[in-house]
Amino acid sequence: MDPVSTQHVAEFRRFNRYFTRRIGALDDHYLGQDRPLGEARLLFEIGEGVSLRELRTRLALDAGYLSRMAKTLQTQGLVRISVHPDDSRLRRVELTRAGRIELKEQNRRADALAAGLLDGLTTAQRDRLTEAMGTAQRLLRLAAITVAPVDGAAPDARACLDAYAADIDARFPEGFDRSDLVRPEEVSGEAGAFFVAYEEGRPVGCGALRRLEPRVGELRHVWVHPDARRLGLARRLLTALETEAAARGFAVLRLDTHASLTEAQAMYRSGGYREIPPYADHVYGDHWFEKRLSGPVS
Amino acid sequence: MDPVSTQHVAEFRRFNRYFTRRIGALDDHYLGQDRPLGEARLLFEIGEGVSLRELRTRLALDAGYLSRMAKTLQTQGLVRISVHPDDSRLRRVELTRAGRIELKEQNRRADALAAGLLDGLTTAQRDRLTEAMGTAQRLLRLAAITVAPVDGAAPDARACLDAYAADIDARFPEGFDRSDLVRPEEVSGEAGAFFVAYEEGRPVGCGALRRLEPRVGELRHVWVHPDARRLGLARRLLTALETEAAARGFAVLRLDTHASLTEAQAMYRSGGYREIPPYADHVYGDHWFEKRLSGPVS
DNA sequence: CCGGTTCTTTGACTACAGTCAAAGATTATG
DNA sequence: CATAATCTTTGACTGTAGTCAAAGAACCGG
Repeated sequence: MDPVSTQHVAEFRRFNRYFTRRIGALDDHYLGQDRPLGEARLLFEIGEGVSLRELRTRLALDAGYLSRMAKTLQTQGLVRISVHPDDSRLRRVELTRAGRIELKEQNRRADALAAGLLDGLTTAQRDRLTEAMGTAQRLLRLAAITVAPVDGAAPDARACLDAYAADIDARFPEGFDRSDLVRPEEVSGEAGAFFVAYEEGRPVGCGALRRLEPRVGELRHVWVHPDARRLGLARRLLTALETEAAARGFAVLRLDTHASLTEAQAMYRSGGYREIPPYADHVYGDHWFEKRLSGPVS
Repeated sequence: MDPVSTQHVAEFRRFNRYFTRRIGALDDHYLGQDRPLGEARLLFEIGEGVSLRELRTRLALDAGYLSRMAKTLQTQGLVRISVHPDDSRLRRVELTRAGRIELKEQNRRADALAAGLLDGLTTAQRDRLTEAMGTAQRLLRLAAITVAPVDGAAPDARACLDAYAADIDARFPEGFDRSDLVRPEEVSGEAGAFFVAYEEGRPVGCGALRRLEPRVGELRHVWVHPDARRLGLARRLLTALETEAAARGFAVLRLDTHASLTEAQAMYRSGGYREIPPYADHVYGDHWFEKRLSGPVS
């Protein structure tokens, strides 16, 4: 990766300062005007019932601290705390009717605040602002995502493949049979590799590389979680897989894809892959691609 | 102004949440790792010597709170506090050598943090992010600026005209004579109007409207502070002036401008003004424009 | 069913952020 | 030149955020 230029850093920090101090601070102040900010945030995060444990990990809070805040909300009649049905060690916390009303009021105020800020702009300017914010957020999310090799049998790898299979199954008219998935040993150790993309600790994408013939590798199951699409993550996964393939001495990479996945095909084409005749008879592929690698990078 | 659509509000809040929690929080945590966040911020704001009073108003801090923080920084040897030369009630605070070193280190760390965040992106993506952030910041600043009518003799109005005169004087080869400025009574009450644009309480632009003939008004001294340019503020001022003119029953607006101000001319043209022969012999104008208003808005 | 682990609660803290009011020093103003 | 206004300092607070450790209850694996 290229070193980050000082211009980019300066611009980033300028925006960061401006936004955090001016808008973010305002927001926090607004949110926390009736009750402590921590409690207000908690109210936000309790959707329709979560365990304290999940809140604790999601918000990275101290167990004692969280316990007390939850109790405060309970005595205020905003949440109901009960023993979790599946595991009596856990506590399940959910909004009461009063809590839902309170949350709605909080949202209304936050909306009004946002609307007040946007009020001075014309519709065209609001459109531009929305687009710029969307672009910035997508790129910031992408920047925060890491791609790491994991063992093909690792839980994260299996979780991704499960999600992939379910996704494809729902999308293809003919459905998807899990027997077509790579087996762990095909993508572990000498045989191949498996990459998982993580956003804030959660797997949001994957890609597999396996040996097809000597010096010929195959890419499989390049997949991105629906929440993480349109960020440019697939391309990042592709780059990681190609770098790995080059390091392993593969001269050629092949892959197959399905006619219905038009974005995927466009990505492969723009990534230097060209369509070739079928090289194998996977059940679900109907387009085949190949790319010649330029050799391992020293 | 149009009502703000729920899409715009939702998108704004989504970005706000993401950015404040993810990036802003990180930044604060980083900045405040050695000393309290308040003190770290203070160190940032003390450039080359300011008065406590200025810090107090700029950061909106309690006087006692600020006094104590400053003293803490002083005992740590980071700042020097002395009686202000002009006014012995005031305290002048400035960085010591150690303070400057500390600040530099703080900046280095913040830069490293930003660079770390941008590291996962390609140069093209960083460019796009920078541009999106710049656009968003400009629009947010514009949204936060208010335009208000003030008396032509008000201090803010005079301050703007002074800045305008100095600006023009530096830009025109022939200089600028202050006698060409409108007199307060020409733009007050029945005679005319004067608008000032405020960003966070500070005047950053102005524009004057005065009566030239019955039903014919003239726009003068439409000016934007250099720090607030390229935000679209001039257009906002123009709109405010035109609305005011229409309300006062003017059917035609005229103005003159200088050949060297090409952006200004482009703005007037795109705003519906067309070039006309000289209607008066102001010393400094050499292009004349006119716009026919559509009448007062009910 | 025993030992280790997980989850929550409680007690006991610490530090930071921020407010309010009184008082002293200095400057501006009628 | 007396009085009001301004600025800073100090004392005395409050509330929020957050940490750490101990202990009890429930679960899990062998």
